[in-house]
Amino acid sequence: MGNRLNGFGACSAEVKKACPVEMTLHIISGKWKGIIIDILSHKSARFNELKRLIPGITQRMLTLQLRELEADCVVKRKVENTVPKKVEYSLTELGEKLYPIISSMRIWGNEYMKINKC
Amino acid sequence: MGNRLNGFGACSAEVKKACPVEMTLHIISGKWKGIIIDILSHKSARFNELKRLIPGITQRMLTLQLRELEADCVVKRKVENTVPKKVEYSLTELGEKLYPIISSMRIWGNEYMKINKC
DNA sequence: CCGTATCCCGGCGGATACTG
DNA sequence: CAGTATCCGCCGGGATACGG
Repeated sequence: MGNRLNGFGACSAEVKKACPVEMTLHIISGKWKGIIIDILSHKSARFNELKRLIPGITQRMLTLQLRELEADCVVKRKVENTVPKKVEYSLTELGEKLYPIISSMRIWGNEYMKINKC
Repeated sequence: MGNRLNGFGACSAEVKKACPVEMTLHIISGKWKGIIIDILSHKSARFNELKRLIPGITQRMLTLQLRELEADCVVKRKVENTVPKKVEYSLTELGEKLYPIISSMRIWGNEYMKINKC
């Protein structure tokens, strides 16, 4: 999971990403991050719940992507120490503010797919 | 540059990107695409002009990213066959509609950088 | 001026097996 | 249930040199 102490708070984004656009892109462009944020923007969810809702993702990748989103202050993780334990994932306040972006990307993507030819 | 005839028009995005969000993310998340779109949304520009405006990019990468954006119907390329030749890059109509997204990503990125700690 | 052609490397992400 | 641990292949992207 790389170095969590890199001069940019506890977050994974490197210092050299000085451009806010690049920064945002970097944070949301993991392979499964879009759909994870999308799901969590509707409701918080547990690990296996996310796994069920995201067809094709492996446990490993789900963990990795969630850890990165967590390090980037987009997702928060709440552990309930029961047996078996429950882990609840949800968006942070900052993460929720990503929704308009995801939303406009959906709109653009739909239009793109409709046109489909240049 | 890969297969341009992949069942999705002449565009580079694969068929399996059925999700419009993933699609959009895929189209704009090349390393230099954000800044290229950003620049071209203000004014069209020639190849070397872009190269000057984007510190650190190589000719090879500039070409590659422009070609992909072109294949994805975001950028258009106009060749003037003078000697030496001039090539003018600009956004397509579809490409211009990306601007609000880039713009909101900049806003979010700025806020992210301001907070910086979770 | 506007590109290709090569070569090469790191790291993202897949498959699979194991654990508190 | 919610994760780690390994191993490994692919490809995005850098450096450099050459071409119309």
